[in-house]
Amino acid sequence: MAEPKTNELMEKIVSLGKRRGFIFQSSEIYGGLNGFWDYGPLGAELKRNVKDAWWSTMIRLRDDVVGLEATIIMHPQIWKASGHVDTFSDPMCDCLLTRKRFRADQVDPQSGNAYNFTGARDTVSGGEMNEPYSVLLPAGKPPESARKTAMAYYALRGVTQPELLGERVEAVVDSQRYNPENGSLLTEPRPFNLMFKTYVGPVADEDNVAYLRPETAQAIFAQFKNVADTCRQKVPFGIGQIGKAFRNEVTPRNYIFRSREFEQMELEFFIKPDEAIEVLSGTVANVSAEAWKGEPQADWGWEVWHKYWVEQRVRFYEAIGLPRTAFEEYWQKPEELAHYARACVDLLYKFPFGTQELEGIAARSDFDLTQHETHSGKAMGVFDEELRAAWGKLDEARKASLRANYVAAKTAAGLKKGATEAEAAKQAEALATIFFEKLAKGQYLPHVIEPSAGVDRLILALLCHAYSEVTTTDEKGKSETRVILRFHPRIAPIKVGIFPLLKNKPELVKKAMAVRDLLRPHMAIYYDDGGAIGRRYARQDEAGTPFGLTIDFDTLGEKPELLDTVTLRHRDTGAQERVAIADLLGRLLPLIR
RNA sequence: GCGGGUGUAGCUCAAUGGUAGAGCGCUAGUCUUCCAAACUAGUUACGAGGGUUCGAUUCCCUUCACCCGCUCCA
Repeated sequence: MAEPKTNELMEKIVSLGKRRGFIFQSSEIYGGLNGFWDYGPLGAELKRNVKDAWWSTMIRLRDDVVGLEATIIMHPQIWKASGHVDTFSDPMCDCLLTRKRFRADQVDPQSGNAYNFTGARDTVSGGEMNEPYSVLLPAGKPPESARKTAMAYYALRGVTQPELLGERVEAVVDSQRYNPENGSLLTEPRPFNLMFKTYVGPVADEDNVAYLRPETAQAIFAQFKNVADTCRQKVPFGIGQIGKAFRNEVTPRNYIFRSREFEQMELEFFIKPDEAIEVLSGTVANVSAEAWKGEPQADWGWEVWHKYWVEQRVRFYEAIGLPRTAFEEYWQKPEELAHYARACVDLLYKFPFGTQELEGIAARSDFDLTQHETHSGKAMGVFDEELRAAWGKLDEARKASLRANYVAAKTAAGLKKGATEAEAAKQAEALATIFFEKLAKGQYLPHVIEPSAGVDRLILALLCHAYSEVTTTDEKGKSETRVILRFHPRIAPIKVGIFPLLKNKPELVKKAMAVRDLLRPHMAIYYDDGGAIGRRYARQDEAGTPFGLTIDFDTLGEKPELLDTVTLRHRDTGAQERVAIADLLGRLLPLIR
């Protein structure tokens, strides 16, 4: 439930965002454009700092990750291979029972008796659920099976022992509203053309349709071989990218949280398949050993790597001022996982409007590289000399057991997708043959761990987290509320405000400008000589500037022992200290980097 | 996409069928020796389009944007 208070907070943040030039509505003078936002001067600095922090942490400070900057428009085949074209382009309905998705116009028309229910009562708790539901029963089938389906539907939504309410039977002819496989009602058809479409070249016809990328990840997969061949990295290694992505969301909402043009910071970290780890290391490290808290090891399989990256990402957020406690980790349940994922953790931030995803860290297996290998016809695998040698030394029993495990896993996956046991087993055997033939030669498709963060969401989280109000009451009993944005110095848009104590004393102004010129090449500064000093402090507090420097008469030598020192004021405490101008860079730089 | 609400200055709000005020902010000046001081001057608005009307910011319609709830978010 959105309490008025949280809504109020969001309104204050939106208002501050505009007032101080963090975030503006796109095209505001023309009435704005739903789902598009611009960053003003302070927002642009903040965003740049956040991206720089990510780029530095994830790429520059690591030996095992390299960068990429790919185009926004790519070959349309990429989106075929990734599955985006199919799932993103037509009106779709979902089965309310199995969540299976259908193209609305391709559902086989069904006729029979529709059993409509108005809801269900929980015979255990006594609670009632008033969601209508309907099941279509082909002529001649016993009504009991419709009720069974309906009970399953309500059970799925938390009614443990449902008693159906308001049953009403109605004849239906040629309806496309029901799942032909189980009779369950489908959701309303919804447009799924979530990709922005455009045309490459001057002629707008269907032969040159292209899409603005709905995620940055696919570019990394598509360029995987080029990067791997040129960057002198060996698996495990990662490719990181920051860039714009576009989704024609049905409902952009919550300020910049879900917008149609947004920016992602994504890492695709490529690792060896667990089978290769077993061949090379004899065993795959156990997650419960908590090794993932330390430095990467050669015997890490995908589960440890996955945990490792979750931990790394949390540490990143801590380093820019979002404490661990501000997050919830949500481990997606197996049935919630997207088709490509083996596991996925959402890092949720407690926004005023609800606890929502800031970053997803998915274990994508070798799904994407396999897809691109299939669709492009280009080999995406890598070759590992050590792996080939290690395989050669393996005894036959070990090889057989590796294969048996692989077949068992693939069979289980096949069954999950709805294949029959025989089909699944046959497919698994075929896959195993290909996989192990390659493995024996030291070849494999890397698997992937994908930490994928939304920049704009993060900006919003940082704004929410930094926002605070301080109310002071003066001697006259007049109270006043001031806003302070408590940004971590590393990401604060302006690092230091520089103020001559008085504006009408040329010596002070001159000295202040000298300090400004000293610091300016090294950090974002703001020089301000307008109004009283307190006002200038307050203005910088509201902008989130962590430090203020005041040049006063002591700086000029009024007290000789204080010559060439300035007041350093700390935003969060208001505390002041005296620092020599010569020491400023040495003091400030470590705090902002 | 559906339902409800809102839209007046940079921000927060007011008034009005006869074109609008305040507070804060912002700019300039005077002044000011460390936390939004004071004074003076200045600055800026009826989301857009159409209709009714002698006249619309006000009433009506459409549209756009934002907020809330549902929905959606592979």
